[in-house]
Amino acid sequence: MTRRRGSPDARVVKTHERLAQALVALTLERGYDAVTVRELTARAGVGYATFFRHCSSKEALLEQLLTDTLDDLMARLTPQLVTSDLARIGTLVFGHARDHADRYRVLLRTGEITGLLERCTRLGTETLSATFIPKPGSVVPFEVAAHHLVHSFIGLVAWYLDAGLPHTPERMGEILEALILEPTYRVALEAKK
Amino acid sequence: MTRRRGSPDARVVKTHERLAQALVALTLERGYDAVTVRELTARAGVGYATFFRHCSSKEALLEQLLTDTLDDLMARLTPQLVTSDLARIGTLVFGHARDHADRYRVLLRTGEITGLLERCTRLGTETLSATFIPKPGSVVPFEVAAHHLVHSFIGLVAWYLDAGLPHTPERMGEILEALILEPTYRVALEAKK
DNA sequence: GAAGTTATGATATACACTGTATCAGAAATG
DNA sequence: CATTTCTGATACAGTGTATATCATAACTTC
Repeated sequence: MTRRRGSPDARVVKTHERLAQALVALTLERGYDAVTVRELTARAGVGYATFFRHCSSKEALLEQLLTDTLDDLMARLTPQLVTSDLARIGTLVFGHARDHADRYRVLLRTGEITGLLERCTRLGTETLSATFIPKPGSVVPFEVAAHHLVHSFIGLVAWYLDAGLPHTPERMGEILEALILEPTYRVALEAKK
Repeated sequence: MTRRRGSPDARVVKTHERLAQALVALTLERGYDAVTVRELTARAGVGYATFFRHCSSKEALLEQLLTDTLDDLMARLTPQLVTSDLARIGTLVFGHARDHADRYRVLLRTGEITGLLERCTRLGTETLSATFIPKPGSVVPFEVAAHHLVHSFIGLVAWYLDAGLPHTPERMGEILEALILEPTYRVALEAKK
Protein backbone atom coordinates (compact mmCIF):
# COMPACT_ATOMS: atom_id res chain seq x y z
CA MET A 1 0.00 0.00 0.00
CA THR A 2 1.24 3.48 -0.75
CA ARG A 3 1.85 5.74 2.17
CA ARG A 4 -0.30 8.81 2.14
CA ARG A 5 2.08 11.52 3.20
CA GLY A 6 5.10 12.48 5.24
CA SER A 7 7.66 9.68 5.26
CA PRO A 8 7.98 7.50 2.19
CA ASP A 9 9.68 4.19 2.84
CA ALA A 10 13.39 4.52 2.18
CA ARG A 11 13.42 1.16 0.42
CA VAL A 12 10.80 2.32 -2.08
CA VAL A 13 12.66 5.42 -3.17
CA LYS A 14 15.93 3.52 -3.41
CA THR A 15 14.39 0.83 -5.61
CA HIS A 16 12.68 3.39 -7.80
CA GLU A 17 15.87 5.35 -8.30
CA ARG A 18 17.80 2.22 -9.19
CA LEU A 19 15.17 1.19 -11.75
CA ALA A 20 15.09 4.62 -13.38
CA GLN A 21 18.87 4.77 -13.53
CA ALA A 22 19.06 1.27 -15.01
CA LEU A 23 16.45 2.15 -17.64
CA VAL A 24 18.44 5.18 -18.73
CA ALA A 25 21.73 3.32 -18.85
CA LEU A 26 20.41 0.27 -20.71
CA THR A 27 18.39 2.35 -23.17
CA LEU A 28 21.50 4.29 -24.13
CA GLU A 29 23.46 1.05 -24.47
CA ARG A 30 21.04 -1.16 -26.37
CA GLY A 31 18.10 1.00 -27.34
CA TYR A 32 14.77 1.19 -25.56
CA ASP A 33 13.02 -1.65 -27.38
CA ALA A 34 15.81 -4.12 -26.78
CA VAL A 35 15.75 -3.63 -23.01
CA THR A 36 13.87 -6.35 -21.14
CA VAL A 37 12.47 -6.11 -17.65
CA ARG A 38 14.77 -8.95 -16.59
CA GLU A 39 17.87 -7.01 -17.73
CA LEU A 40 16.49 -3.93 -16.07
CA THR A 41 16.06 -5.56 -12.70
CA ALA A 42 19.40 -7.34 -12.97
CA ARG A 43 21.18 -4.06 -13.68
CA ALA A 44 19.31 -2.32 -10.90
CA GLY A 45 20.18 -5.10 -8.47
CA VAL A 46 16.51 -5.69 -7.77
CA GLY A 47 14.28 -8.76 -7.82
CA TYR A 48 12.34 -9.35 -11.02
CA ALA A 49 8.91 -9.32 -9.40
CA THR A 50 9.78 -6.13 -7.54
CA PHE A 51 9.68 -4.22 -10.83
CA PHE A 52 5.95 -4.80 -11.22
CA ARG A 53 5.30 -3.60 -7.69
CA HIS A 54 6.57 -0.20 -8.86
CA CYS A 55 5.44 0.02 -12.48
CA SER A 56 2.84 -1.71 -14.56
CA SER A 57 5.23 -1.84 -17.52
CA LYS A 58 8.50 -0.58 -18.97
CA GLU A 59 6.53 2.20 -20.66
CA ALA A 60 5.08 3.31 -17.33
CA LEU A 61 8.57 3.71 -15.91
CA LEU A 62 9.59 5.83 -18.89
CA GLU A 63 6.41 7.84 -18.56
CA GLN A 64 7.16 8.59 -14.94
CA LEU A 65 10.71 9.57 -15.84
CA LEU A 66 9.29 12.12 -18.25
CA THR A 67 6.80 13.44 -15.73
CA ASP A 68 9.45 13.85 -13.05
CA THR A 69 11.82 15.59 -15.46
CA LEU A 70 9.17 17.93 -16.85
CA ASP A 71 7.98 18.81 -13.35
CA ASP A 72 11.52 19.66 -12.31
CA LEU A 73 12.09 21.75 -15.42
CA MET A 74 8.82 23.63 -15.08
CA ALA A 75 9.59 24.41 -11.45
CA ARG A 76 12.70 26.26 -12.62
CA LEU A 77 10.99 27.84 -15.61
CA THR A 78 7.82 29.14 -14.02
CA PRO A 79 9.46 32.04 -12.13
CA GLN A 80 10.89 33.31 -15.42
CA LEU A 81 7.52 33.04 -17.11
CA VAL A 82 5.70 35.23 -14.61
CA THR A 83 8.36 37.92 -14.84
CA SER A 84 8.13 37.66 -18.65
CA ASP A 85 11.87 37.12 -18.79
CA LEU A 86 11.51 35.03 -21.92
CA ALA A 87 15.07 35.61 -23.05
CA ARG A 88 16.43 33.49 -20.22
CA ILE A 89 14.21 30.52 -20.96
CA GLY A 90 16.52 29.17 -23.62
CA THR A 91 19.53 29.27 -21.34
CA LEU A 92 17.61 27.58 -18.54
CA VAL A 93 16.32 24.77 -20.73
CA PHE A 94 19.68 24.05 -22.32
CA GLY A 95 21.29 24.16 -18.89
CA HIS A 96 18.75 21.71 -17.53
CA ALA A 97 19.33 19.42 -20.50
CA ARG A 98 23.08 19.56 -19.90
CA ASP A 99 22.67 18.77 -16.20
CA HIS A 100 20.52 15.72 -16.94
CA ALA A 101 21.99 14.83 -20.32
CA ASP A 102 21.54 11.04 -20.26
CA ARG A 103 17.99 11.27 -19.01
CA TYR A 104 17.17 13.83 -21.70
CA ARG A 105 18.79 11.67 -24.38
CA VAL A 106 16.54 8.78 -23.46
CA LEU A 107 13.39 10.88 -23.29
CA LEU A 108 14.08 12.64 -26.58
CA ARG A 109 15.08 9.46 -28.37
CA THR A 110 11.89 7.69 -27.32
CA GLY A 111 9.78 10.82 -27.66
CA GLU A 112 7.00 9.22 -29.66
CA ILE A 113 6.48 6.63 -26.98
CA THR A 114 6.28 9.08 -24.11
CA GLY A 115 4.15 11.60 -25.96
CA LEU A 116 6.75 14.25 -25.18
CA LEU A 117 5.97 16.41 -28.18
CA GLU A 118 2.24 16.47 -27.49
CA ARG A 119 2.68 17.46 -23.87
CA CYS A 120 5.26 20.13 -24.63
CA THR A 121 3.16 21.52 -27.47
CA ARG A 122 0.25 21.91 -25.09
CA LEU A 123 2.44 23.67 -22.53
CA GLY A 124 4.02 25.87 -25.18
CA THR A 125 0.75 26.82 -26.82
CA GLU A 126 -0.75 27.83 -23.48
CA THR A 127 2.30 29.91 -22.64
CA LEU A 128 2.25 31.60 -26.04
CA SER A 129 -1.46 32.30 -25.85
CA ALA A 130 -0.93 34.06 -22.54
CA THR A 131 1.60 36.49 -24.00
CA PHE A 132 0.92 36.82 -27.70
CA ILE A 133 -1.92 37.11 -30.16
CA PRO A 134 -1.89 36.09 -33.83
CA LYS A 135 -0.36 38.65 -36.12
CA PRO A 136 -3.06 40.01 -38.41
CA GLY A 137 -2.62 39.13 -42.05
CA SER A 138 0.21 36.68 -41.45
CA VAL A 139 0.52 33.76 -43.82
CA VAL A 140 1.40 31.62 -40.80
CA PRO A 141 -1.51 30.53 -38.57
CA PHE A 142 -1.02 30.88 -34.81
CA GLU A 143 -1.42 27.14 -34.32
CA VAL A 144 1.36 26.45 -36.80
CA ALA A 145 3.65 28.98 -35.19
CA ALA A 146 3.13 27.46 -31.75
CA HIS A 147 3.79 23.96 -32.99
CA HIS A 148 6.85 25.09 -34.91
CA LEU A 149 8.25 26.91 -31.90
CA VAL A 150 7.94 23.92 -29.59
CA HIS A 151 8.94 21.28 -32.10
CA SER A 152 12.06 23.05 -33.33
CA PHE A 153 12.99 24.00 -29.76
CA ILE A 154 12.89 20.33 -28.79
CA GLY A 155 14.83 19.49 -31.94
CA LEU A 156 17.54 21.95 -31.01
CA VAL A 157 17.83 20.45 -27.54
CA ALA A 158 18.05 16.98 -29.07
CA TRP A 159 20.82 18.12 -31.41
CA TYR A 160 22.66 19.73 -28.50
CA LEU A 161 22.73 16.41 -26.66
CA ASP A 162 23.52 14.25 -29.69
CA ALA A 163 26.36 16.56 -30.63
CA GLY A 164 27.88 16.12 -27.17
CA LEU A 165 27.15 19.51 -25.61
CA PRO A 166 29.55 21.47 -27.85
CA HIS A 167 28.39 24.91 -26.66
CA THR A 168 27.44 26.63 -23.42
CA PRO A 169 23.74 26.95 -22.56
CA GLU A 170 24.11 30.72 -23.03
CA ARG A 171 25.39 30.29 -26.58
CA MET A 172 22.59 27.84 -27.35
CA GLY A 173 20.15 30.41 -26.02
CA GLU A 174 21.46 32.91 -28.56
CA ILE A 175 21.12 30.38 -31.37
CA LEU A 176 17.58 29.60 -30.26
CA GLU A 177 16.73 33.28 -30.28
CA ALA A 178 18.22 33.94 -33.73
CA LEU A 179 16.97 30.80 -35.48
CA ILE A 180 13.59 30.16 -33.90
CA LEU A 181 12.21 32.67 -31.41
CA GLU A 182 12.84 35.94 -33.26
CA PRO A 183 11.72 34.70 -36.70
CA THR A 184 8.56 33.09 -35.33
CA TYR A 185 7.62 36.20 -33.37
CA ARG A 186 8.35 38.45 -36.31
CA VAL A 187 6.36 36.44 -38.84
CA ALA A 188 3.38 35.15 -36.90
CA LEU A 189 2.97 36.71 -33.46
CA GLU A 190 2.18 40.04 -31.89
CA ALA A 191 2.59 41.08 -28.25
CA LYS A 192 -0.62 41.32 -26.27
CA LYS A 193 -1.50 44.94 -25.48
CA MET B 1 15.92 -17.48 -54.21
CA THR B 2 15.57 -13.94 -55.44
CA ARG B 3 15.34 -13.41 -59.14
CA ARG B 4 18.18 -11.38 -60.52
CA ARG B 5 16.49 -9.14 -63.00
CA GLY B 6 13.64 -8.66 -65.42
CA SER B 7 10.51 -10.30 -64.10
CA PRO B 8 9.86 -10.37 -60.37
CA ASP B 9 7.38 -13.02 -59.31
CA ALA B 10 3.90 -11.55 -59.22
CA ARG B 11 3.13 -13.38 -55.97
CA VAL B 12 6.05 -11.73 -54.21
CA VAL B 13 5.05 -8.18 -55.05
CA LYS B 14 1.42 -8.86 -54.19
CA THR B 15 2.31 -10.32 -50.80
CA HIS B 16 4.70 -7.47 -50.10
CA GLU B 17 2.12 -4.84 -50.98
CA ARG B 18 -0.48 -6.52 -48.78
CA LEU B 19 1.91 -6.66 -45.84
CA ALA B 20 2.91 -3.01 -46.20
CA GLN B 21 -0.69 -1.92 -46.48
CA ALA B 22 -1.67 -3.98 -43.45
CA LEU B 23 1.19 -2.51 -41.42
CA VAL B 24 0.08 1.03 -42.22
CA ALA B 25 -3.57 0.32 -41.45
CA LEU B 26 -2.93 -1.53 -38.18
CA THR B 27 -0.35 0.98 -36.98
CA LEU B 28 -2.82 3.81 -37.42
CA GLU B 29 -5.51 1.80 -35.64
CA ARG B 30 -3.64 0.38 -32.68
CA GLY B 31 -0.21 1.96 -32.72
CA TYR B 32 2.97 0.42 -34.04
CA ASP B 33 4.07 -1.38 -30.88
CA ALA B 34 0.71 -3.04 -30.37
CA VAL B 35 0.72 -4.61 -33.83
CA THR B 36 1.76 -8.28 -33.86
CA VAL B 37 2.98 -10.24 -36.83
CA ARG B 38 -0.01 -12.54 -36.46
CA GLU B 39 -2.46 -9.65 -36.78
CA LEU B 40 -0.42 -8.31 -39.65
CA THR B 41 -0.58 -11.51 -41.66
CA ALA B 42 -4.24 -12.05 -40.81
CA ARG B 43 -5.12 -8.56 -42.05
CA ALA B 44 -3.00 -9.02 -45.14
CA GLY B 45 -4.64 -12.36 -45.85
CA VAL B 46 -1.27 -14.06 -45.83
CA GLY B 47 0.11 -17.08 -44.01
CA TYR B 48 2.00 -16.38 -40.80
CA ALA B 49 5.26 -18.00 -41.88
CA THR B 50 5.13 -16.13 -45.18
CA PHE B 51 5.85 -12.89 -43.34
CA PHE B 52 9.32 -14.05 -42.36
CA ARG B 53 10.10 -15.06 -45.92
CA HIS B 54 9.76 -11.36 -46.80
CA CYS B 55 11.07 -9.55 -43.73
CA SER B 56 13.28 -10.49 -40.83
CA SER B 57 11.05 -8.52 -38.46
CA LYS B 58 8.29 -5.96 -38.18
CA GLU B 59 10.94 -3.25 -38.00
CA ALA B 60 12.47 -4.41 -41.28
CA LEU B 61 9.12 -4.01 -43.01
CA LEU B 62 8.80 -0.47 -41.67
CA GLU B 63 12.36 0.25 -42.72
CA GLN B 64 11.64 -0.84 -46.26
CA LEU B 65 8.48 1.26 -46.29
CA LEU B 66 10.61 4.28 -45.43
CA THR B 67 13.19 3.47 -48.07
CA ASP B 68 10.57 3.04 -50.78
CA THR B 69 8.84 6.28 -49.83
CA LEU B 70 12.05 8.30 -49.64
CA ASP B 71 13.22 6.92 -52.99
CA ASP B 72 9.94 7.91 -54.58
CA LEU B 73 10.07 11.38 -53.05
CA MET B 74 13.66 12.00 -54.06
CA ALA B 75 12.90 10.91 -57.61
CA ARG B 76 10.41 13.77 -57.82
CA LEU B 77 12.60 16.22 -55.97
CA THR B 78 15.90 15.74 -57.74
CA PRO B 79 14.89 17.53 -60.97
CA GLN B 80 14.01 20.61 -58.94
CA LEU B 81 17.30 20.46 -57.09
CA VAL B 82 19.47 20.54 -60.20
CA THR B 83 17.57 23.51 -61.59
CA SER B 84 17.95 25.20 -58.20
CA ASP B 85 14.22 25.73 -58.07
CA LEU B 86 14.23 25.56 -54.30
CA ALA B 87 11.00 27.47 -53.92
CA ARG B 88 8.98 24.59 -55.36
CA ILE B 89 10.46 21.99 -53.01
CA GLY B 90 8.06 22.81 -50.22
CA THR B 91 5.03 22.44 -52.46
CA LEU B 92 6.32 19.14 -53.84
CA VAL B 93 7.01 17.66 -50.42
CA PHE B 94 3.67 18.68 -48.95
CA GLY B 95 1.93 17.39 -52.06
CA HIS B 96 3.72 14.07 -51.77
CA ALA B 97 2.77 13.85 -48.11
CA ARG B 98 -0.86 14.55 -48.98
CA ASP B 99 -0.87 11.90 -51.70
CA HIS B 100 0.52 9.26 -49.34
CA ALA B 101 -0.92 10.59 -46.11
CA ASP B 102 -1.42 7.34 -44.19
CA ARG B 103 2.01 6.06 -45.07
CA TYR B 104 3.56 9.36 -44.03
CA ARG B 105 1.63 9.36 -40.77
CA VAL B 106 3.05 5.96 -39.88
CA LEU B 107 6.59 6.87 -40.85
CA LEU B 108 6.54 10.18 -39.01
CA ARG B 109 4.87 8.73 -35.94
CA THR B 110 7.50 5.99 -35.66
CA GLY B 111 10.31 8.23 -36.82
CA GLU B 112 12.73 7.31 -34.08
CA ILE B 113 12.43 3.66 -34.97
CA THR B 114 13.08 4.07 -38.65
CA GLY B 115 15.87 6.59 -38.25
CA LEU B 116 13.95 8.97 -40.48
CA LEU B 117 15.45 12.11 -38.98
CA GLU B 118 19.02 10.92 -39.32
CA ARG B 119 18.61 9.95 -42.96
CA CYS B 120 16.80 13.15 -43.88
CA THR B 121 19.36 15.27 -42.04
CA ARG B 122 22.13 13.66 -44.05
CA LEU B 123 20.27 14.29 -47.30
CA GLY B 124 19.44 17.85 -46.30
CA THR B 125 22.93 18.70 -45.17
CA GLU B 126 24.41 17.45 -48.43
CA THR B 127 21.90 19.45 -50.43
CA LEU B 128 22.58 22.57 -48.42
CA SER B 129 26.34 22.18 -48.68
CA ALA B 130 26.03 22.05 -52.44
CA THR B 131 24.25 25.38 -52.63
CA PHE B 132 25.25 27.40 -49.59
CA ILE B 133 28.23 28.25 -47.44
CA PRO B 134 28.19 29.27 -43.79
CA LYS B 135 27.48 32.93 -43.25
CA PRO B 136 30.61 34.57 -41.81
CA GLY B 137 30.21 35.83 -38.26
CA SER B 138 26.83 34.18 -37.70
CA VAL B 139 25.99 33.09 -34.20
CA VAL B 140 24.40 29.96 -35.76
CA PRO B 141 26.82 27.24 -36.92
CA PHE B 142 26.17 25.71 -40.35
CA GLU B 143 25.60 22.30 -38.83
CA VAL B 144 22.93 23.65 -36.51
CA ALA B 145 21.20 25.49 -39.35
CA ALA B 146 21.10 22.35 -41.48
CA HIS B 147 19.71 20.27 -38.65
CA HIS B 148 17.14 22.92 -37.81
CA LEU B 149 16.02 23.20 -41.41
CA VAL B 150 15.43 19.48 -41.82
CA HIS B 151 14.00 18.85 -38.38
CA SER B 152 11.49 21.70 -38.45
CA PHE B 153 10.59 20.86 -42.05
CA ILE B 154 9.72 17.33 -40.99
CA GLY B 155 7.86 18.72 -38.00
CA LEU B 156 5.76 20.93 -40.25
CA VAL B 157 4.90 17.98 -42.48
CA ALA B 158 3.93 15.97 -39.42
CA TRP B 159 1.69 18.79 -38.19
CA TYR B 160 0.12 19.04 -41.64
CA LEU B 161 -0.86 15.38 -41.52
CA ASP B 162 -1.97 15.35 -37.89
CA ALA B 163 -4.11 18.42 -38.48
CA GLY B 164 -5.87 16.64 -41.33
CA LEU B 165 -4.45 18.46 -44.36
CA PRO B 166 -6.16 21.80 -43.61
CA HIS B 167 -4.27 23.75 -46.31
CA THR B 168 -3.13 23.25 -49.88
CA PRO B 169 0.46 22.18 -50.54
CA GLU B 170 1.04 25.61 -52.06
CA ARG B 171 -0.07 27.40 -48.91
CA MET B 172 2.10 25.08 -46.79
CA GLY B 173 5.00 25.94 -49.06
CA GLU B 174 4.50 29.62 -48.26
CA ILE B 175 4.38 28.90 -44.53
CA LEU B 176 7.55 26.84 -44.83
CA GLU B 177 9.27 29.68 -46.65
CA ALA B 178 8.24 32.34 -44.14
CA LEU B 179 8.78 30.35 -40.95
CA ILE B 180 11.80 28.19 -41.73
CA LEU B 181 13.57 28.64 -45.06
CA GLU B 182 13.89 32.44 -45.20
CA PRO B 183 14.90 32.91 -41.54
CA THR B 184 17.47 30.13 -41.67
CA TYR B 185 18.99 31.43 -44.88
CA ARG B 186 19.06 34.98 -43.56
CA VAL B 187 20.66 34.14 -40.24
CA ALA B 188 23.09 31.36 -41.03
CA LEU B 189 23.62 30.78 -44.74
CA GLU B 190 25.09 32.51 -47.75
CA ALA B 191 24.70 31.59 -51.43
CA LYS B 192 27.73 30.01 -53.02
CA LYS B 193 29.39 32.42 -55.45
C1' DG C 1 0.01 -24.72 -73.28
C1' DA C 2 3.27 -27.85 -70.72
C1' DA C 3 7.25 -28.51 -67.60
C1' DG C 4 9.87 -27.03 -64.15
C1' DT C 5 10.67 -23.71 -60.70
C1' DT C 6 9.30 -21.03 -56.77
C1' DA C 7 6.22 -18.98 -53.47
C1' DT C 8 2.59 -19.96 -50.35
C1' DG C 9 -0.46 -22.04 -46.54
C1' DA C 10 -0.91 -24.86 -42.75
C1' DT C 11 1.04 -26.83 -38.97
C1' DA C 12 4.29 -27.99 -35.28
C1' DT C 13 7.86 -26.54 -32.25
C1' DA C 14 11.51 -24.33 -29.49
C1' DC C 15 12.41 -20.25 -27.25
C1' DA C 16 12.05 -15.60 -24.94
C1' DC C 17 9.53 -12.30 -22.37
C1' DT C 18 5.63 -10.66 -19.68
C1' DG C 19 2.77 -10.37 -15.77
C1' DT C 20 0.95 -12.60 -11.59
C1' DA C 21 1.02 -15.37 -7.38
C1' DT C 22 3.17 -17.09 -3.28
C1' DC C 23 5.87 -17.04 0.93
C1' DA C 24 9.70 -16.63 3.94
C1' DG C 25 12.88 -13.18 5.47
C1' DA C 26 14.81 -8.49 5.77
C1' DA C 27 14.26 -3.67 6.61
C1' DA C 28 12.02 0.44 8.07
C1' DT C 29 8.72 2.97 10.94
C1' DG C 30 6.83 4.57 15.32
C1' DC D 1 11.09 -3.74 20.27
C1' DA D 2 6.89 -4.95 17.84
C1' DT D 3 4.39 -4.32 13.75
C1' DT D 4 3.96 -3.11 9.30
C1' DT D 5 5.61 -3.25 4.68
C1' DC D 6 8.79 -4.01 1.26
C1' DT D 7 11.87 -7.26 -0.93
C1' DG D 8 13.96 -11.59 -3.17
C1' DA D 9 13.37 -15.97 -5.01
C1' DT D 10 10.72 -19.03 -7.43
C1' DA D 11 7.09 -21.05 -10.10
C1' DC D 12 3.66 -20.62 -13.64
C1' DA D 13 0.37 -19.52 -17.40
C1' DG D 14 -0.15 -16.79 -21.35
C1' DT D 15 1.53 -14.52 -25.51
C1' DG D 16 4.45 -13.57 -29.31
C1' DT D 17 8.64 -14.60 -32.16
C1' DA D 18 11.25 -17.15 -35.40
C1' DT D 19 12.21 -21.46 -37.74
C1' DA D 20 11.34 -25.97 -40.05
C1' DT D 21 8.67 -29.04 -42.91
C1' DC D 22 5.74 -30.57 -46.67
C1' DA D 23 1.98 -30.74 -49.82
C1' DT D 24 -0.24 -27.54 -52.89
C1' DA D 25 -0.96 -23.70 -55.80
C1' DA D 26 0.81 -20.11 -58.76
C1' DC D 27 4.04 -18.17 -61.77
C1' DT D 28 7.75 -17.95 -65.38
C1' DT D 29 9.94 -19.62 -69.31
C1' DC D 30 10.19 -22.06 -73.32
